[in-house]
Amino acid sequence: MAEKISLNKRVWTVVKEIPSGKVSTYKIVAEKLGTTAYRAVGSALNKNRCQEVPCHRAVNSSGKIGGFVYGSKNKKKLLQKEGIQFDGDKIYEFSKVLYKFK
DNA sequence: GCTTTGACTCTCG
DNA sequence: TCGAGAGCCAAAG
Repeated sequence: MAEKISLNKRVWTVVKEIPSGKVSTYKIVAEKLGTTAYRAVGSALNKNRCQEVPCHRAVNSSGKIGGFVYGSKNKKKLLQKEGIQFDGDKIYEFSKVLYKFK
């Protein structure tokens, strides 16, 4: 069926599929959407202000937070409460908490 | 309708 | 191994 919704809305759907204690990267999300616009994914979330989307579970491929509306520090603590471990400014065991949307 | 910006990624040095 | 620069796609102005 034809999805008339914008790409950003597709991002929410994918990001919202991420369970607690797991994270995903913009690249994977973009690939799941069938596009290579990695930047568009992040930008879409930012422009939508993460209304109902756990945008804090979306990080870059480096395992870093990048920048969020809540603040990188605040989110780091938030993710830690979710069960995500951090190594400095990066996610610890990133591959293990990486959700591939199977 | 065209131009600029952007929460990124990849390759080269 | 770490750092800097160029590139690609989409949305907003």
